[in-house]
Amino acid sequence: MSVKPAEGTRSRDPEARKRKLIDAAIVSIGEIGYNDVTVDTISETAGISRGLIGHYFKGKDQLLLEAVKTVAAEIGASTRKAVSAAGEDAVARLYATARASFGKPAFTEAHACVWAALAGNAGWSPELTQLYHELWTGYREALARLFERAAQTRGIALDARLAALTFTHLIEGLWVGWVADSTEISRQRAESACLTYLDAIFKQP
Amino acid sequence: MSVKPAEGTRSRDPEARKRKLIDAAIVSIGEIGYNDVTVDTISETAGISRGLIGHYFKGKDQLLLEAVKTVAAEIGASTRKAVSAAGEDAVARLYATARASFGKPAFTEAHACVWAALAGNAGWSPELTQLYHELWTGYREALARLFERAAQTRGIALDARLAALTFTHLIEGLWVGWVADSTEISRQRAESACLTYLDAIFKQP
Amino acid sequence: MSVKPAEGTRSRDPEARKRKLIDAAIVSIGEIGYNDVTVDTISETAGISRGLIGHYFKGKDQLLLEAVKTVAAEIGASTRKAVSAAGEDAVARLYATARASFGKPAFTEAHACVWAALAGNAGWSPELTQLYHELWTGYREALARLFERAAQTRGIALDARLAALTFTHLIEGLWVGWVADSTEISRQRAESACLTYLDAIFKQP
Amino acid sequence: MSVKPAEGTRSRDPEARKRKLIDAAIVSIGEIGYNDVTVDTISETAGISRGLIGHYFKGKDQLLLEAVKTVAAEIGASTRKAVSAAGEDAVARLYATARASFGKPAFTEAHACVWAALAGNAGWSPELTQLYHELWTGYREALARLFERAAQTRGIALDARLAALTFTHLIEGLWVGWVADSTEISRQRAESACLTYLDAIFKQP
DNA sequence: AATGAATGAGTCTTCATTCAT
DNA sequence: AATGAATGAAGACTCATTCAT
Repeated sequence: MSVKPAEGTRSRDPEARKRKLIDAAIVSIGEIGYNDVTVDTISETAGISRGLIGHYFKGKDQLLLEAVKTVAAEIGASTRKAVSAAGEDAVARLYATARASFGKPAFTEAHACVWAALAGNAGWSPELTQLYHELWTGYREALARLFERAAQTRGIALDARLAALTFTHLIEGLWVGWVADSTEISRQRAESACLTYLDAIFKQP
Repeated sequence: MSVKPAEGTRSRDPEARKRKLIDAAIVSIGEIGYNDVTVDTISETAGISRGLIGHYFKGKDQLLLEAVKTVAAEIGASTRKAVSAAGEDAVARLYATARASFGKPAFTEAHACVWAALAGNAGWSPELTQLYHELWTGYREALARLFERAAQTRGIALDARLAALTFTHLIEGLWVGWVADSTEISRQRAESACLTYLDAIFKQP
Repeated sequence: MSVKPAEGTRSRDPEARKRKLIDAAIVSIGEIGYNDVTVDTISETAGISRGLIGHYFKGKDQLLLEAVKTVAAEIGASTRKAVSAAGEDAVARLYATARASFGKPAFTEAHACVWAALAGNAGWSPELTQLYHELWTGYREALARLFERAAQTRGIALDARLAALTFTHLIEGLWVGWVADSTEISRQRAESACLTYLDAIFKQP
Repeated sequence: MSVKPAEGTRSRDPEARKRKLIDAAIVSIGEIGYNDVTVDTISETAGISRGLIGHYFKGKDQLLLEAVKTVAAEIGASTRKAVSAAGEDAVARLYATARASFGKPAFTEAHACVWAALAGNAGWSPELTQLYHELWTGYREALARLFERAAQTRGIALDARLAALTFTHLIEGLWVGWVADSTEISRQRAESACLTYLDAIFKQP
């Protein structure tokens, strides 16, 4: 009772506490699904009492939204990092994006699950719709610029915006498919699918 | 009270009544989402009393499953029809598939919504997982054969199974994206995205 | 299990069921107070399951409102009846009103409790405020007309509307006082207080 | 941080802090009602942290009780003051009582609200019942003595205790009515009602 | 066969109180 | 002494299912 490091610590760090709840929400979404998550599940997973959720968030819905936002931010950050590491060549950057979209360890199963949950529920929730829209829109525009540059570099005729749309939803379809049925799609296969799409465009003789 | 010939609802045909409930379920899923559908919503939409659902189905879950199966069957049927009409050429068939996947009137918004609901929930429901698996697996194999034949015809080197996987999940990603945020993706754009994917593979100079 | 008359009857009469819930609400308000009543209390008192309250009423609040309305209607009815029986003389009718306001069996303790609950909560609930206003307004106007006629009959100068206001709130004050502290105020004393008020006005030598 | 002379809130005077909490409770009762007051409401209104309520009072209930007592004491004090100023004549003192019962500035709306809250809840709370009883009893006895003397002075036959009971509950009924529906009863009308009651008794020709 | 009344389990939220700092 | 984070009990509501008619 004296040397106990955590447990009962009544962490004085509100941000750490919030983060713990968000992490628990992410894990819970991955394990039992966005729609079956309960505040009890989350609080038990977090090792935090039920009532504290109301302390830090407006309610269960807001917590879940924060969880999704957090996941999206992490996906974005890890992808950007990988893209930066690929250098300046636009095609190289696109390949790096494809690899990062399914690459360990930055991109976890939990990430895919939460995204699938977002995609699968956005159609019926204004908040999720907006979030989904904002997230993809920014990403898509960045990709469109990459495709544009890549096409110019390689001297290929290309509708860059359409290519970006195709690319993003191919990624999304693979994420969703992976979450829905992991026997058919693996991290490896998904990456291959994405890469062959780029191959089809850029590896023309 | 006894000679009433046809009150419309008082259908004596159990199958017609089941179908009415299934249709109501499909509509309800499209309108308020798979997870927010209630038996009351469905029975009101169908104009059938709440309690009757228990007579025809084991419960709400089974009704929803039937609804998803029905939608999948309709999608499959309309797609097959379009493909048959495209003649024998494998490439033509693939293009027909792409067009049918987003083509009116066979492919309705309700269809996309239900599929998005299936994809977005399959990860956390054994029944949906299995259904999802069966549906895609058969479809994917047929597409793989088409890609195989198409590659041979055109003299292209191609991992047919990977192409089929890519193709199906591009379609799925576009469906899901369309349902999640219809401001960005339209029927037209989705179709274009799909077609340009095929273009990238087959329209090489 | 076969001759049981009620209990498990699953009464097919919705109105009777609603009334049973309203009665239970009235009793519960009397016993544990308007603000401490729970849906469990009411449903247990009524011998009806918790969930049925949502079936018949929009929620707990509406049920309580209905209970208050019912009590008000009963008070009004029994008072009107007593007044009618007093004949045509306005003064006699006023005395009858005073007596009816505290007279058994029409006017029960539960009635007083519910009214006290209404009066004590109306200030902070729009719904109760409006109900309270409507109830007293009609009653006060009728009394004002009586005071008017009585003053004319007896040749007394009187602000009839002020007298009606005084009279109604004297009654209310006595009800509230009786509910709040029954050791000091009895049905008998309350009636006497009301009657001496009328005496002071009309029994002038 | 140490020499800060008077930050306003950082009052080192426990009594001042208790008083601040009590005042906040009074205000809160007036604004949102006795039963809807929360410790958060009070502490925010007082500008004092939530947890401190437990330091100064046994709990929320005791704080509310103190608030009611404080209000009662203030009402008593201001009334006694007004009565004293009315001289020795018993009738004059009664009229002064009536006026003081609705007179600015001593008698505020918050006072009426708290009293209405007391009256409307006393029936279901032993603590409030007792407080209510003690408060009215002493007051009623003083009034009874006044009525007694007034009757003797004016040579009127009068049940002084009954008159006092009538008087007190007329006042209470007007308070409660004012709080419950201020559109019908104003300070002015309430006072008039009280005064005409005294008129009816004492202004006999 | 068909209805909708009835049930009760499950969930979110509110809130008074406690307690580590 | 003072704070506000943390807890958990309690209550209202929703809803799938059951069942008497």
